[in-house]
Amino acid sequence: MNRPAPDSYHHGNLRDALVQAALEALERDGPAALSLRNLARAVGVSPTAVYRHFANKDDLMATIATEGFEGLSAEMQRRLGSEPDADALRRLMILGEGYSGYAMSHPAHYRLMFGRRMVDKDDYPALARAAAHSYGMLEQAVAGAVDAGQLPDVPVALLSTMAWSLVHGLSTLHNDGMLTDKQLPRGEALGETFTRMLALSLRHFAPGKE
Amino acid sequence: MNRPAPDSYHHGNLRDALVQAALEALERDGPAALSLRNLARAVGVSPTAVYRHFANKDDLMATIATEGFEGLSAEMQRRLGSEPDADALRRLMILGEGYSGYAMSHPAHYRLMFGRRMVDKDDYPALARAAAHSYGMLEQAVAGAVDAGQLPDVPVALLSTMAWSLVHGLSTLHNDGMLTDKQLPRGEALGETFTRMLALSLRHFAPGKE
DNA sequence: CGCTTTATGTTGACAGTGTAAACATAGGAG
DNA sequence: CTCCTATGTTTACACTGTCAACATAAAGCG
Repeated sequence: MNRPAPDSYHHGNLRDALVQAALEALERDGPAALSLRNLARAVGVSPTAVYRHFANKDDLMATIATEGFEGLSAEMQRRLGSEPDADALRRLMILGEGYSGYAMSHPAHYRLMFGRRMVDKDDYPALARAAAHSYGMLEQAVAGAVDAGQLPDVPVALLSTMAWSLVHGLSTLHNDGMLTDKQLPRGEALGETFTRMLALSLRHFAPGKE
Repeated sequence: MNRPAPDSYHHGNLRDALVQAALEALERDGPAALSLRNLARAVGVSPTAVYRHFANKDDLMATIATEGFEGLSAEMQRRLGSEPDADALRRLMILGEGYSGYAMSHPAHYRLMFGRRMVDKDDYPALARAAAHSYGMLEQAVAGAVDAGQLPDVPVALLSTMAWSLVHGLSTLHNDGMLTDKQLPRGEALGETFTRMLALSLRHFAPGKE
């Protein structure tokens, strides 16, 4: 499969070609280049051919977003694999670094993953699954650290949400140019710094009655 | 000033009317209703009249975004004023609650404030100022808590960024529907919970060499 | 007062967008 | 070989942001 199919009436695998063209256009020319007509032109097909493979533009964008979450999960998994002897807390830090590293390396894609059109994810179960999987990796690492006694015994969902909010907020603020140099101590290694802050602070966290 | 000017050729104060119409349309019909033509129609003026008061659509959006940051700062200030005897750490928590409370009460507006078009804020100094002011309130509260010995003596810019990332990430994740009920323990009071977590954890934070 | 300049709105147009309806083509099933 | 069905195309529509040229009213100035 995946033949180029040079000039035939039927493209062969338009769907994949469109997705890949979209990803390339996103990296190269930014989100403004993500118009159906532009993508169709890039693939060499008429504008409305897209509708044979996607219900509408949102559907295509959801596919792109899904691929983004899968890439995010893959990047985190990759980093975990490169340090197999890490203990539970270290694994959480690795995930935080991987998360923010991916998000900051693909700002346009990451923005799209949380775009306005994706809010109602009920329409795109694959997207919801991919997003849940990424979050699940964080949650699992948090749970592992709790089990290992490296994090306080607090509801895992709450701890995970805190961790997620931290890396997500940091990534988006960075991508939006809201952070000055003073707030970005070591450039690329910012994620590491922040994750360490999170881990260290969480380690001493105690759920006060008051 | 500010006369209605019912049917005269000149509107009177089109600029303010457009901004207010945009804010109402945003609350009522969501961001899709924010087209120049739609706003012009709502105000009862021809589409291109907008260009006598705004360079282009981004310019108008930047004004809306600026107003958003001003509202955000005002809300935080309001809550601070309602509890004048709060100590430094409590003040930080109040700000966190106010921030996330405002962001979650105005999801479309808050999204616009960090929208794609606003990334290059150099073109909109008023927007940059308003955003910096909101962040400044957080930073000042963090600095106060550090001075009072309620937070560890760590670079204020870093602590503030952590606090900002937390409330920003939490707000956007919530607004994007990424948080389930398990992660939203007390609905509206979520900001409080989270801010307490931040404060408690920060209180025990220690910057490790390691 | 009358005239002119300037600020403000309007008309008309253009390129670009997402999308629907009707039609065309080709590859596979019977 | 024939028909069906998946896949693309053509045409069209409503909508968008924006520009150039024109119209109007208000303000400034003699």
